[in-house]
Amino acid sequence: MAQKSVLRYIILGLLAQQDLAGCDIKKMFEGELGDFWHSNHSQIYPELRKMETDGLIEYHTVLVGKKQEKKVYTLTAAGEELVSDWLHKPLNPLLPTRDEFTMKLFLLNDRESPLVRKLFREEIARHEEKCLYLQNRWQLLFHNEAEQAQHYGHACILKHAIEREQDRLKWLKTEYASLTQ
Amino acid sequence: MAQKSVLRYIILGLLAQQDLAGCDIKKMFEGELGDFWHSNHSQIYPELRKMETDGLIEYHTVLVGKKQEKKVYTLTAAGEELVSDWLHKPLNPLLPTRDEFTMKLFLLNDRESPLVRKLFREEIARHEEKCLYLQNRWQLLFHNEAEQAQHYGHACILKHAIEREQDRLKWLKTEYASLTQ
DNA sequence: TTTGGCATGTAAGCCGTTACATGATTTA
DNA sequence: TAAATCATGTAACGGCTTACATGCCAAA
Repeated sequence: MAQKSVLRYIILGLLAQQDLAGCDIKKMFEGELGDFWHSNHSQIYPELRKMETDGLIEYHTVLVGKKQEKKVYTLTAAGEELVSDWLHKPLNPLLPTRDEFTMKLFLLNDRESPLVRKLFREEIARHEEKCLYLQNRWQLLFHNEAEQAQHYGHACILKHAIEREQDRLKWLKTEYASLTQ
Repeated sequence: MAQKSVLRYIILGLLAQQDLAGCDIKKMFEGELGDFWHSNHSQIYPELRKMETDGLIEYHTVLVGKKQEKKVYTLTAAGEELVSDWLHKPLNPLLPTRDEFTMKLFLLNDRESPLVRKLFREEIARHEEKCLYLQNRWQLLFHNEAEQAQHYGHACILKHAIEREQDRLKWLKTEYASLTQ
């Protein structure tokens, strides 16, 4: 119940590209994937266990140093099938945005309130920060076209995220300007 | 833990505008608010109880028919203060999008795959549907300017939601076109 | 040799969904 | 009078976060 375990499919999808240990998955959520999805290690490790119990993945241990072991997981045939099924399945219905700015604006509901102007300034600031951050990542990862072609999906969603931030900023600034005149 | 209870603040914010019973709040989530936030009645009623225990709200019973009672809640001074604090508090950091389309695109990662084209078509379809729905709601609620002025916050976020859908559709169609050429 | 990071794991507790449940009321 | 809706509630359970915890390793 609650929300369907999308995390399971994402881990399977990552493992379909390459074998990974729990900490590798953790690092992906902290790095390249972090703008789009996130999970803590305290959720990742139990999920890996469950998936192994369910026969979707297997692991072999690899030594780090002389004693420390890491478990590197590989998809089984059943796991490959499940992730393929998920990728073929239609997208679920769109969820409500659940955005804090949106809700505050709805609740304030007063064009003249100084709080509304403050809210817009905050929202503009945090999206400008995010926009810059994403643009830096684009420069870092995809400044040459070969990289873009090789990591099509990643390049695509990053480009999209940047455009979304820019569109949002444009709207925010237009609306803010109309407030202060 | 988990997520901070934004629901609590939203209920307080709604009650700051007018007194409401649990089922009224439920109806708001099913109607005008549903595009931006949602909660089930099985979460609303216990939350109202807790808020009453915490002294944030009070209720008086109103008869519906001859026997059935509904509890109409009112903000206390403490409740007013808490919702005001929340509205004054800076916005929380932006969360990862956790969007299914985005994750599938990231995981497929192959420009030539027919699955990617299918994914784009699905995403275009569901956003076109949503866009039309929102435009109809705008027509219904805000076709005259008096309504827009009176419900500034609502009009604002609805207008914004429509623009966001349009921007997203524009991007999706451009990208899809570049895929199929 | 100490400090920070690597790699893995468990426990407590709130959030949110689905399902179960009841009595009253309106409507066809 | 039967069916749908109103109004309120409880129970079970998975998702997700925060915090607690351990042993090993590399670098300063």
